[in-house]
Amino acid sequence: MSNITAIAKRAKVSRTTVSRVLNNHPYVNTEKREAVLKVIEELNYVPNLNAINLSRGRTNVFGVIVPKIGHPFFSNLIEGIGKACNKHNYSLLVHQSNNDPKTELEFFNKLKYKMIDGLILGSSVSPTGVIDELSHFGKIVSCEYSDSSKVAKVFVNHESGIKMAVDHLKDQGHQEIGLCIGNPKSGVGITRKKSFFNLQKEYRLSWRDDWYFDKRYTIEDGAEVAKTIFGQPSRPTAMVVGNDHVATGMIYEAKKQGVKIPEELAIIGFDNQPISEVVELTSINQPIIEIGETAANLLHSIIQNQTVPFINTIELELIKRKST
Amino acid sequence: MSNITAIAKRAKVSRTTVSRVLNNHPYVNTEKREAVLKVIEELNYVPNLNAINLSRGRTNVFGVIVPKIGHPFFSNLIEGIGKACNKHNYSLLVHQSNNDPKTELEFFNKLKYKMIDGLILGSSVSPTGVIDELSHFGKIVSCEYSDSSKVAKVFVNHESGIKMAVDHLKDQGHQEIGLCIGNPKSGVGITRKKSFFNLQKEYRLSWRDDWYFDKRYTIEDGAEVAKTIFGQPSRPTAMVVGNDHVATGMIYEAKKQGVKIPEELAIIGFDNQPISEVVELTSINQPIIEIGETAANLLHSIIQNQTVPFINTIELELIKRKST
DNA sequence: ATGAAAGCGCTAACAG
DNA sequence: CTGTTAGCGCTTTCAT
Repeated sequence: MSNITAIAKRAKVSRTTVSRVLNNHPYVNTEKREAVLKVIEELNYVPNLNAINLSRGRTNVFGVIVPKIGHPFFSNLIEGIGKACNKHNYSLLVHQSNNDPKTELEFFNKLKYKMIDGLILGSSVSPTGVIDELSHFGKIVSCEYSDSSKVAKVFVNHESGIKMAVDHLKDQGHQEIGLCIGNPKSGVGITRKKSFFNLQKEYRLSWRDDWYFDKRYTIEDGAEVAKTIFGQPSRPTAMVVGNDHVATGMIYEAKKQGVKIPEELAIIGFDNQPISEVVELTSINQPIIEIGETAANLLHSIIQNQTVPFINTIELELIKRKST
Repeated sequence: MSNITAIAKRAKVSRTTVSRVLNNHPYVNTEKREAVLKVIEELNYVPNLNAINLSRGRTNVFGVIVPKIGHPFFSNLIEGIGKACNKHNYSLLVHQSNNDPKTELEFFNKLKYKMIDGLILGSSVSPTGVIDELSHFGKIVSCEYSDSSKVAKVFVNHESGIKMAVDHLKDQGHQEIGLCIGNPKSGVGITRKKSFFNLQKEYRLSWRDDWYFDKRYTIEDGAEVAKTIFGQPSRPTAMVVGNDHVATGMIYEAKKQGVKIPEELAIIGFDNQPISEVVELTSINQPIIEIGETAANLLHSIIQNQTVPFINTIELELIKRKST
């Protein structure tokens, strides 16, 4: 395990010079540079990043925290972040929290303890106070809405997503539109719910309380929702569904029962997952990879002290298929 | 930015003692311990992991390299790895290579340069020689077959997967079975192809060259394959398809053309992706998360110098649905 | 139980 | 262009 000192001795130069060669500094005599390079070769020298990091006071590593890596949203987000990290020569430390605050705090320490230069919140369950305090230790970018004024943000405009969906259905003549979402207490859930009901009032759409469903996440959940709807005396003519899998389940149940889509029930999903293509589901696409890339680029810029927009929204797009 | 020296001074003890308190060593007088803890509190002390890593000569970080994080296989693999890392108090550095050898080498340096204590190869395109040489710098676990004898391995038995599929179809009375795979030159592709044709001979099944397809990856590819098959004068009664998406495309094309599944064509896919549930596709499930967990646990054990099996295979399972 | 001292391996301000 | 010197912050013998 040769180090810079051994190189210096053998090449008969100072450690500084070796360091300069290593870091491609200018102002090094060609002869010395070559002598150093030769010794480096001979001794199979490899640098020690921990020493470099300690000395420089930074690591060129970003961290990202998500509830679950295997979730399509988050894996695509991380893919985007990773792409941007590669571009900027940063490494990426990934942590999954399972939405457990304790596990989150542990990871936050990586920022405090200087193991990462910046942090991206894929999704966090920690209170604003915790995030605010953490921001003293390094730059933070959030990929979801956050009350903290200390973190930069990149997220999709969920309000506009709902509007896009409702407008599309309204344009097709629907007046009786139901809503089905996932976790009603998450940031996204709250926003979607609020936006939906605001629009519903604004457009003076019909409404019945049994047109609303939440905590639905899976294909099976969707099938069950559809069953419930079809069993009701008065059903909506269209449904806005916060998740393509749930929407898919609904389509399948409809087919099973011979209910025609979209004639008897129009369905619009969210996220434009691969599955939506298969079942020809109209869906609101979030360019997730782009969000990740933007987040990492933003973090990088902030760390370089560049002036950049602190809050960034990414626009959604409607992918029209046969379910509407 | 207070450090251990400041703590020591203020608490009127040596830096050693502070270090002992920090690391929960025994043999520290209770009074001194409390004095130190008090000062730590007062000064808002936070440890510096780079210094610790440098001093200890390790980082408690594992690295994993994959071609693309967003790919369902790899995101689930990483989820499993992350789960095990959390358990062992390791962090996880994730790198995506896009199957580019140069990018891979860059990441491999993280092991050489002591930034990570061990490396998991989700998938690698580097030649055996490179991996062998890299193994001098740290422990490596591969999640795919590898010629290198220096790396521990955890992977699914693709041979048994094909056997499972063919046996299932044979049990259902099929004698005319076609094959459709992805990249025929990848490790998985080679193995699947070989296993299939071995079995086909062993079981004396019928065969026609136009029952074979490769380089098919998407739903559209599947639809096209189905079209080709249905246009043939003599078609197989069953197809083994290396990918659920492709199989799904086939099912859709069949439905479109009114070809009955499984009566006129039985189809069996691989990976048991969410989509297979929707289209009721029989599929061979790989417990991917488990592979990831096993890989990380293995790496951890190896680093602890525990004696563990060097090559581990994970068993597949057949998920029977209506397409067979 | 405690502390002095010697690292870990590299960077960077400064002087020349 | 080059070297001296002083860190970066923590761990770990070793002696007491």
